[in-house]
Amino acid sequence: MKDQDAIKLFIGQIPRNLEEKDLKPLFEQFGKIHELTVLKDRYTGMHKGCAFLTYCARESAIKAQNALHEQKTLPGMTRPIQVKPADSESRGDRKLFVGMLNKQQTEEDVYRLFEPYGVIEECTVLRGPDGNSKGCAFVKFSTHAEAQSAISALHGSQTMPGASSSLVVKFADTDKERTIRRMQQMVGQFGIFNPAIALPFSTYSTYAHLMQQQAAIMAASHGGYLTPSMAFPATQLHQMGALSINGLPPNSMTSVSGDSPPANITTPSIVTPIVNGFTGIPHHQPNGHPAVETMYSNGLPSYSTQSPTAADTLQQAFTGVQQYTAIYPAGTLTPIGQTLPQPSQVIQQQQQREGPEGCNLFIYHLPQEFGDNELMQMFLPFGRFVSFDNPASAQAAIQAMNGFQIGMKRLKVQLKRPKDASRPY
DNA sequence: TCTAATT
Repeated sequence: MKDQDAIKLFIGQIPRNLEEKDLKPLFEQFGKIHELTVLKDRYTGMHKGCAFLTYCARESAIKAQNALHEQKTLPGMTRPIQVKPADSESRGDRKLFVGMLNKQQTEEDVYRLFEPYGVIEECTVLRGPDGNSKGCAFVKFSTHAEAQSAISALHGSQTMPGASSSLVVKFADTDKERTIRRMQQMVGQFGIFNPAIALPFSTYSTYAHLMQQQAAIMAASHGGYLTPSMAFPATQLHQMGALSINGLPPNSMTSVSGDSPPANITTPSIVTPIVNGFTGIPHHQPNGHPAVETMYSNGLPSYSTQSPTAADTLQQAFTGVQQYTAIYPAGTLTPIGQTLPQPSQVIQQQQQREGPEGCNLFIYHLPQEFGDNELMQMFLPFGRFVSFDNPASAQAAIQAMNGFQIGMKRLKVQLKRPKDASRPY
């Protein structure tokens, strides 16, 4: 049916409205397709904007890559289509991250720098939306050994004019590391979070949980800062993890989203323990109990290996929050209804649109797709919608939500100006 | 200073 040495291709930059049947004609011109699969989110079924493609003939894959990779931009996309061997086809780590470049250095400059150490398959300077270099690049060699030799020769070897320290050459982050990086960014936005979000909930209720926890934290801390001493000990994390996984199979993801979280998960925690568990950094409790990382890997013998681990689910949850905030259009969030307040509360909120002075917020830079429901989801934990019944709640909401990043934007949350205040324009 | 996505 297919060649023994067939190449599985990764297809990127596909508009999210195109399914297999829509993509088939584009790829069929290079040969008979063995398999074409659009990647979907495990839980939400959401199109991930990429696909895997295997031709029956190895030659077809090569032809398709040569003809299409970066050669054509599909409607609605801002970057050209990607057609290249999937990660699963590649042998080992051979992609380098290059940091501390001069912002004037181009792909060609970087290529020349690395050329002596092997065959370069890919060389990209990272650029911001404005096209300016971020002072770093990715360089992919054909083998791990070549990449390693470039590290040995170039890392720290020189300081580029204008760079603040010597050249950095190292293997690029793995996917796991990238996920952790993103998680840490989110932690920066939330300040704090609770491992209970590792529950295999839908992304919507995960989001709501994050918000509820934030509210609990605000209440618990009276607006002050939490210290690391408030984090859970690893043993307690272990209990929580076990409870989460055993109590809530992945396919029940929306069944509990309308409930209040169990009391013990509203206790604040910081992210560090779970991140360590994630990366497999060993921790051992003096009492000999298994530490955090164990619960993800082998602490739960009854948990099927085909089901996601807590670590996977956590990763999923973060991805989901980002996807949710980035692209979900208003009106498509069916499960969100389960976490919305009861109708009577909504009416109450509608009746009391504005609170006393000092209790009303004005929110700038809200994404287009954020309707009242989404807005309410975000601010409900802090009080009655955007108007609060006390200034402390309003301040708490500002503290927590000002600067919160949604997609490309950051919210600006301020006290609404009193009606009679003088306007600058 | 770690891309945009990798079953």
